[in-house]
This record gives sequence, structure tokens and C-alpha cells, in this order.
Amino acid sequence: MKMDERKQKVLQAIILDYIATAEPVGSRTISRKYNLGVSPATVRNEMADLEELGLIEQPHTSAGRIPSQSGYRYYVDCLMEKEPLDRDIKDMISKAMMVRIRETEALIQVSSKLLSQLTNYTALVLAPALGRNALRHLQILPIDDSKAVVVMVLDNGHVEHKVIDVPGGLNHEDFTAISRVLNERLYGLSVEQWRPTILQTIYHELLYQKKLLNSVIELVENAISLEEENKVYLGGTLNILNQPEFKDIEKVKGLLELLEQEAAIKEVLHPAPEAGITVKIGSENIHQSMKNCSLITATYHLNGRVIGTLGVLGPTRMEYSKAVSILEYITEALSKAITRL
Amino acid sequence: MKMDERKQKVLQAIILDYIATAEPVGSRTISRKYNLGVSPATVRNEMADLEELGLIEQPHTSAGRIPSQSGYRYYVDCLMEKEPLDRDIKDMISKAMMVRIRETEALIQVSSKLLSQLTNYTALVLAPALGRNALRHLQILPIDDSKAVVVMVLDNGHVEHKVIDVPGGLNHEDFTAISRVLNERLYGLSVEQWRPTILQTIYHELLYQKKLLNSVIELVENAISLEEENKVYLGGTLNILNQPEFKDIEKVKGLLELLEQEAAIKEVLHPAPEAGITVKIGSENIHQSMKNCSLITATYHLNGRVIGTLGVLGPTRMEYSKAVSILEYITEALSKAITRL
DNA sequence: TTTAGCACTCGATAGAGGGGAGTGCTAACA
DNA sequence: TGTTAGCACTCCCCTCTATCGAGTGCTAAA
Repeated sequence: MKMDERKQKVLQAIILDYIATAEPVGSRTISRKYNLGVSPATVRNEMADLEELGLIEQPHTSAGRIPSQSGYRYYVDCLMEKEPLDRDIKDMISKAMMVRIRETEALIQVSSKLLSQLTNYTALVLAPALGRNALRHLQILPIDDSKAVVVMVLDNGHVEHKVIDVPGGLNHEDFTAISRVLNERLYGLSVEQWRPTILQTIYHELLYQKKLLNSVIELVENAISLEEENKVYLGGTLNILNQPEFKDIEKVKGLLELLEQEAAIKEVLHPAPEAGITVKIGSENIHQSMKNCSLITATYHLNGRVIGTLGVLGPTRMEYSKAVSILEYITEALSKAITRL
Repeated sequence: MKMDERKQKVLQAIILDYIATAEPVGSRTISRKYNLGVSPATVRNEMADLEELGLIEQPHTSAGRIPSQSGYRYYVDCLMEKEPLDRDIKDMISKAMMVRIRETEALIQVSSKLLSQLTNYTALVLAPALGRNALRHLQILPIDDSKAVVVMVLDNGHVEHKVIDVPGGLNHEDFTAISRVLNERLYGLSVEQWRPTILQTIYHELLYQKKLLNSVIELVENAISLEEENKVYLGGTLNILNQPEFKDIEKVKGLLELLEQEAAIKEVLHPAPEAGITVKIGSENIHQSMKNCSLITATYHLNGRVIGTLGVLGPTRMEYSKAVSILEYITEALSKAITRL
């Protein structure tokens, strides 16, 4: 059996109606609301075929049809038309990104918020892995006899600080010396590149002053462990509570718990392919508690390289078209904004 | 009518049983499970009295009794006995606090996590207002022509950084000069005390170099706005989903939304009185969505001054005794740990 | 004052019946 | 050959009813 044009239209009608109403769709509804120019009986025949193809299913004998997972897949791959965004939505996004923002982190947070507000779904954002950014400046500021704070400025404008323990007996000059050596040797290198370099040079330079060695080692180790991870930002976590399919608390609990686990979200967002938009529907997602959900992801870029992922998480009965349009536009705006930094 | 000892025992039995089971308690249950030495009929008479006193109520004619809000209030004020904590729970708390922690923030997070895990309720923690801590060190590090990062170290060990815009044309020496002046003038003062001082001295010192002035002003303003607020930490937000009274998603939604609003939580935790433990039951709480909840709060201290609040949020049918014990112990441990810093 | 006995109330649960939305099949029609 | 009208059928959903039982309040006896 082949998917002729009318079957496609019927499938599309079923999906659009089900997305809008969350109720099984009957043949009468389709023939009336979506003017296909054929009678309900004809639609019924088509529906029987679509069911045989596995694209739609019946909750029970005397109910209408709902899209199956394969049905959504077919829709996303073949039928979905891009929804043009309203002027004012585009403006809102551009404006929010133009805000005088000084750090990547703030841009990411804005994106996450926008994405969840505009889609009414949950937004997941994987921030850039800082480990790849080159060091622009590193400074060690002593706090007291046993502590110091390391401040690292990366070339993407990101700043991190971390308090570390240092052995006693170091004076101001020692810290200045260490800072100087570290700056000289590490400038322009990304954190990922530190480990090999560090061992060769720092040891040499500072060997004359043995007591500094341990603190330097600890500093670097700390800094590395700090910077290697990329953070996750969420927006609109509670939006799923508005979906009728999640009215049962047991279904929503697992999902909310999953969203609290940063590691799980990273896992979900991380293996984003090089290509732009990806849609994972229902059980295409790894996690059990996402089997009634769909996740749309997109990657954002800096200088042509993928540096992070944006995602929209909603029910499988999701407004794919709208979500994809918004996600695409925000992703693009974010990429541009980051490039501007 | 007076509360004789037997009425108290009956009330206590009703509350304890209802807390344990979440089901209305009948006279038969009380006379059998809690050995008062009287028959169900006698208990029924007492219950009629307790209902007249407004301490218990009937969901419907042929059901058992449940505690009213006043009933819980009476229990908390007069009947509740402190539950001694298990040795291993105490150990767990002490151990977690002993962990080699360098910042107040980390201690607060640990406390929040402990509190929610041990009680199975939601933990709310109001961190100390940093504005009151004296400055130990302030440094401005230039990033590029138009940006610099300000690093502030407070005397409680807390470190904050913030990226600021600076006018062009400043060189390294300028920054060093600004840092030096600021450090000299602001050392030992809390952020709260800055505003009056700043205007008098900084202006004088730096007036000779007009172009610096604007950047300094901005710096200070930024720093102040940054430090004045005290942050809120949550733990176990989803624990309420385990409570049978919140099986309905509509009831839980408002509460979760409330917990996402930092301002609301501050408001709830802030007006903590000087005294130690406070219990707010049901509609004693301001927020509509907390009318089925109770909130137990306690303050923690540094040098005898209140610096923050810990709170446990659960259903009105809460294990008050256990929650209070755990909260007290953690609060004390936190106060001690902060003092050690 | 306490207790046993008893009628009564009312939620919870299960089953019966009607209504209705939607289907699949058949036969007629273009 | 594809499309459509007609019709019987299925099965969810809602309501109504009956039954059950936990728990009560009242009364009278101990």
C-alpha cells in the first residue's frame, strides 16, 4: 500500500486535530473541518489503510484515531510545513538577545527563558564546554594564610572563580610570581590543553621554590575539574503540568525527577549530531520517563563549530511545527549573539 | 469545657494516627491501638467534646475525625514531645558539616540537602545577606578595552565576581590605582556601609583623573546591587509529590510554582522572629497555595546575631516532632560550622 | 461516669441501563 | 472502480440504584 496524496492529507488532519484537542479524531470531524472534499465514509476507508500502515491507532473500537509514534515520525519527516513566525515574536527574540549582556551565561539563560515561554514547553540548554576556550587571564588572589581565590578569564568573556587551599608561609610576592608564570605559560591555551603543557614548564620554572609546587598543582587540578564540565540550564520546567496527558501525578513525577538530574539532561542533549534540528519522538528517547515525550534539539555555533545544544521537551502530542520554528530562530539568534561577544 | 488529661491523650492519639495514615481516625482505632483503658463509646464522647472545642473535625457524618488547624496548633504548642534523634542521623549531619568546605554557600547547600533528605519534606534555606560582611579584598582585573572583572572577597570567606563595562583608554596602571584606592578605603566595611563612604572619599582620591570616575561609580553600584540580596536554596522540591494529599495535580501546581519564585520564598522566610523555632500551620501562612501546608522555620546565627533561616515545608499533616528535631539539630550544626570559618 | 446496644448516616463500590460517538460493512450510485 | 449513504454494532461514559460497612450519636443499663 502506498501513501497517496489523500492519505497524507488525512494523516495530517488527524495529527493537527489531535495536537490541538488531545482527543481522538473521528472521520466526520476530518471530512467537515478539513475540507478534503470527500465524505466521512471515504475518510474511514483511508483511516483503515493508515492504521494498517501503523501510522494511526484506535484507543478502543468505537473511538476516533490518534497518531501513533510512527505517525508523528512520518509527519515530522514528510508532512510538516514550517510555520512562519509572527513579526512580534521575532522582535521579542531579537530584542532580548540585544540586551546589553556581558557574559555567555546570561545569553544562555535568556534563550532558555524565551524558548520555554514562547513554546509553553520545557526548555533545556547545554552551555558551551568552557574547557575549549583559551585562557586570557589568570590571577591568584590570597585571602588569608591558608586560602586563595583563583580567577580565570576566558577569551569568550566567561569568568570563573574558585577558592583553593594553599600551604602556609606564602607571601604576596610568591603569589605574584606564581600568577606571572602561570599567565605566561598558559595564555591562549584552552583548559583542555593545560595538562600536558603544565607538567613540562611550570615545574621547571618554579622548581627553585619547592614550597610553591604543591599549591600550583592543586590550583591547576582544581581549575581543570571546574572548567571541563558544561552546565545545563532549564526553563519552564512546570509547563508539562499544563498538558492534559500529564494530569496523572505518577506520570509527571518521573519526568520532573529526571529534569532535576543534571547528568541525565547532559546525556540527552550531548550526543547532538552535527546537523541542525533533531526530533526524538516517544520511545526514541532513552529514558523511560520520556516515553510520552518528544524532544526537539538544535545546536548553536561559534565560528562554524558546534558549542552547545538547545532543546524543547513536550508531550509527543506537541506542536512540532511551531516549536521547530521558534527553536530555529532562537538558536540562530543565540549563535549570532555569542559571535558578537 | 476544659481540656483534661484524657482529652489531651485522645487528641494526641488522633493527630499521631492521622499523621501516620492520612485517614480519618475512628473511636475504635483509638481505644484499641492507643491503650487509654477506656471503651470506644467513651472515646466518642471525648471526641464530641474535642469537636465542639474546634480541635478536630469530621469530613462527613459517618467518617472518623481528622485534626483541625487549631488541633495541630494545640498539639504543637502543648502536646508535642521532642523526638530524640538516632545516633546515626546525628552522625550523618555532623559528618556532612565537617566536610572540608571553603565557602558558606557550600555549607548552606549541604544543610538544605540534609534537611530535605532526612525529613522527606521540602527544605528552604535563606542564605546570609552578604551585604553585612566586611570586605577583605577587592580587585579589578581588566579583560579587554571595554570590560573588567571585579573580584570581591568578604571576611566570611565568600567570593563574588562580576563583569563590568569600563570606558576605553584605561591602562594597567589605572586599574591598579583604582584597586588600591578602593581597597584602602573600603577594607573592613560591609557593602551596606559603602554608599555613604564612597561618595566622600573615592571622589576625592580619584578626582584628579576624571575619566576613572564613571567606571568607579558603575563598579560600586554593580557591586552593591549584587551583594545586597540574600539567596535562597531549595532541597527536595519534589518530595511533596509523595504526599497523598497532593495527589491532585491542581493542588500541587500552585505550590511548585510558588517555590520557583525566589521572592516569595524570601518573603516567607524573612520575617523570622528572633526566637528559635517557629511553626506556621495551614492558613497561618500568607500564600494561598500553602494553605494545606505547614512551614517550620529556625534561624541560624553567627556571633549571636541571626544571619539566616532554615525552613521545612510539608503538608499540615506533617511529622512535626521529627521535623522539629532534625531542623533544630541541623540549624545548630550549621551555626557552629559557619562560626568555624 | 462508663459502657453496651442499636438505629442511622453517608461515602465507597459495583452493577445495570441508556446515550452517543464512531466504526466497519454492504449495497447502490456515478 | 472509486465514492457514498445507510445501518447495525461496539464500547466508553454517565447516571442511577443497591448494597456494604465503617463510624457515629443516642439511650439505657451497669
